[in-house]
Amino acid sequence: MVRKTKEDAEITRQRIINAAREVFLTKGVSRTSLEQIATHAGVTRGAVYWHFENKSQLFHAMREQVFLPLIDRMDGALLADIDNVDDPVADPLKRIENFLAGTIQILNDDQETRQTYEIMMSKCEYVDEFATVLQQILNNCSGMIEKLEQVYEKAHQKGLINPTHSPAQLAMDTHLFFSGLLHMWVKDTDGTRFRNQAYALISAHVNLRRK
Amino acid sequence: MVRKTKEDAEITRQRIINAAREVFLTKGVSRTSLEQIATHAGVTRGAVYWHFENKSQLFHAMREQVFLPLIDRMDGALLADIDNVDDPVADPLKRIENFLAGTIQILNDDQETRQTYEIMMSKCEYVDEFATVLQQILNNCSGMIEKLEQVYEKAHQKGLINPTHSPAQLAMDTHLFFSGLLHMWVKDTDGTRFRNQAYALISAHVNLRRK
DNA sequence: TTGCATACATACATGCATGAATGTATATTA
DNA sequence: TAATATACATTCATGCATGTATGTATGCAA
Repeated sequence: MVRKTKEDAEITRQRIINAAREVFLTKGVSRTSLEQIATHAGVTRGAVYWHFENKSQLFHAMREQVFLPLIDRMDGALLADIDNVDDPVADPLKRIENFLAGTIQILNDDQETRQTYEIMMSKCEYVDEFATVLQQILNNCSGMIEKLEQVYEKAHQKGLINPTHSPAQLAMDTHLFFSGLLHMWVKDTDGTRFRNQAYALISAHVNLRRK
Repeated sequence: MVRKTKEDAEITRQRIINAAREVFLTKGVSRTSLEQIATHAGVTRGAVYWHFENKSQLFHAMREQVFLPLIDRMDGALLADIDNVDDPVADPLKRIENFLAGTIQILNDDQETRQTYEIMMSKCEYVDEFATVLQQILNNCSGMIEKLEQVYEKAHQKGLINPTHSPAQLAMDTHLFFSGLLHMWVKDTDGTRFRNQAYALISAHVNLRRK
């Protein structure tokens, strides 16, 4: 087996990413050798080094494949058509609830997303070449908080929430709630503590804000 | 330098734990060699292997030193004297707020606790010998949720909160909020996003529950 | 004060993991 | 169809990290 077409090479690249994800998940990122990834992908280390500079570049590729779509989705789910009078989701609070529940739904349905989250939350050490990821995560959080704040502002204008609480505080509270939920959801691999009641928790959290 | 008294040996042991914590923090647990820890502690690997079986046992010792006192504190802060009529903290909601704020205070004041949290949250991979820690964390969470629920039950009895929300749901929501806050607080090393407003967030979160 | 246990330091053998260098066969392109 | 770039496989040199084994000097107990 030797030189392939561009399409074949792309398939190989994807197989390597998939293999990396699975080995990362079971052995942890730093205990995973490129040899193990290569073997699991049915290639040799030569192929891995052809497609990726080193393990950290491979990690970043794996991560972006899952996170870029998720970040894109956030904008649409939270802000799209929010100022439109024909807004299909007229209730801003319902919009937030749908966004949070939808994210959990994705984790439920998509194994790649679920595995990648688990790797990033408990099978990776954010030092040296991986330290930048922490900053990206923080920036992403800031973006989510801002968008939540805009939606809460809408809810405020519509008189749906108690005016004693500022949209900024509600946004932070929701973000922290969801951040905690994601961490616990991912850690709760047998699903008996958090995964089984995630939707109810989201609903309760949002409804706690209603007047 | 050779054989010491028992007291000297205990000091050495503690120095090794302290050295481990600092090297773990900067290099990550798996990239830290026992040689690096030993050097940083001013001893050789021989001393490390004398006091600890291997790196994971050293890690567990470091972790327990910080977490056992914190878990102990939780009982006192949340439940002690809660059924006492002369309860010094008559307001259950205030008790929860004090407990959460107190934990943040400890992170603020105690470098060892802060560093250990940071290691556990973003400089450690929970696989193989470290996987058991995840279960311990989950169990600890369950304990905290139960205790929060008892306090919310008290608040419910005293008519302080909206009866449409169950103590169990409020407890979960608070736990997820605080779990998220801890994660963000620890990651926000420059303190511009979460650390600077942690107390205000806690206060807002708790007061959101008041009737 | 003899003997054993303790608290380390030193030395050694082994086993990966990495990165680069090189080999090779085939697409692709001119 | 010849030349070159591509997509890998193979090989090699090097460098830790680990665990264990052994050395050693001293505290302590009988």
